[in-house]
Amino acid sequence: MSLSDLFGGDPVVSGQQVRIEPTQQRSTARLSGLLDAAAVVVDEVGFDRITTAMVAERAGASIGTVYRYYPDRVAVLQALRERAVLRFRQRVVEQLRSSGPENWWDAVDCAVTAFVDLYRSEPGFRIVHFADRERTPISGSEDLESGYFARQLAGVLAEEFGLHGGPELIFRLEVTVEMADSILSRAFHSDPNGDERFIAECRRVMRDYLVGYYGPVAASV
Amino acid sequence: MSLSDLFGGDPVVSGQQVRIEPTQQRSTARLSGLLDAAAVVVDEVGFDRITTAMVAERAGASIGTVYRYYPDRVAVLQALRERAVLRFRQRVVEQLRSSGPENWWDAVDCAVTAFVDLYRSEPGFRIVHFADRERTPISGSEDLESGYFARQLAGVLAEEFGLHGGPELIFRLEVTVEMADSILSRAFHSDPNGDERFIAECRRVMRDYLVGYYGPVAASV
DNA sequence: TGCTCACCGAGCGGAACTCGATCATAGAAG
DNA sequence: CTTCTATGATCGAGTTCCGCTCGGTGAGCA
Repeated sequence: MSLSDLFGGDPVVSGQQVRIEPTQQRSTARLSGLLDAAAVVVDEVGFDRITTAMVAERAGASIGTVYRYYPDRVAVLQALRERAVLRFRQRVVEQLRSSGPENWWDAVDCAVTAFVDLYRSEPGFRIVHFADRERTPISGSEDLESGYFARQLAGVLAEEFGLHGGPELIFRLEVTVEMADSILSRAFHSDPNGDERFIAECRRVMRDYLVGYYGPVAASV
Repeated sequence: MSLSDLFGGDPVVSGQQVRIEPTQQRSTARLSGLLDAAAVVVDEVGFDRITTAMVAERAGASIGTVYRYYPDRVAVLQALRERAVLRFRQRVVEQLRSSGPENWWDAVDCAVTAFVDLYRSEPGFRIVHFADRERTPISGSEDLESGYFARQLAGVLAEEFGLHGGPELIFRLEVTVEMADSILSRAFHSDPNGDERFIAECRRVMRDYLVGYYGPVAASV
């Protein structure tokens, strides 16, 4: 099981999201263009105020085009979120590859770095929190929930760094993900560049929490 | 500075929220009735699907009455959230009074208990997370942010249990609040009664985090 | 030269929100 | 204790705006 298998993956999610899978080239550009526009608009006016007309206009498309690809307004937001989550996972893989972690903490740290980087650079990235809390009965695919990422990460930590896997590890990673998500969000709440104090504290909290269960970082290589 | 001064307080928040402060008796009943209705409807259909017409009908009021008090749809949700936060603070005070904490951890634990209890019993309480993440430019009052509660709690812990106060304590409590909020929300994500495993882990995380800075619980009495 | 995919945007239905008419209440006046 | 009345409170039809549809038009592929 390689890293790319774990995190990269294909956009499995699109199954329920997009009405019509684009066949021609220009349409795929439209599709991403719509999401780009949505990302910018979300940053400007927020979740509640965003309208499909705004997205269409910003993307240089007509309102009908939006609905050709997405069944409704929230589907656009969900697709944007899916793309953000996907990019996050891809970024984690890049980060792992480029930094070459020597122990499990380095690997976890890569995820934090990826998250912070994307929060800073990717428009609309804060959407990753949207609909987290919302009750989503038919949420289509399940690889958007924090549990999915926790499971994937558990696989890496167990196989690559010898952490004892199983449901315990998954559970603790899910707790870790929730903590990190909230503290990092807080870091960006008022500071668009991310309050370093919260970011640093987030790393510390995660590390201490996991060390409590899996021992010092050095010993687990 | 008494506990009730710290947490009880008056609904300072209403200043920007309500269009017209009710003067007659029946109107205050209407106001809370509207929020009661909104709470139930939120639990039933979620944030996105809730309509002002639903709230009005459930409250036995006309649509015009809703807009007499609230400028728009989201204002109703915000007001509901304000009330939930207020009730949480009041519940914390009750909890502190009835349980008589002997050390700082007992006091913190009271807050967790209050939160969990309300999540279980109070309709629409999960709204406390709504608009947390949302950019709220003119969010009216600031005693809804986690920082406010952290400051209040810091006051109690410093004065009552001798913890060293100041910005450090406030910062750590804010981190603690964010962590607890996210983990507890996760506990109620799929289990309406709250997954005890996450709740217990939340307590452990908070305790370990604070103990790391302020020493063992017993020693700090 | 068709044939299908992609796109457009006027139009429809419904939800958010307004506003003048109507009812209820508090408190003054007798 | 009863009017009386000013004003708060309520109502709900109507207006505006937004989510979404659908038939018609243009662009790419064979």
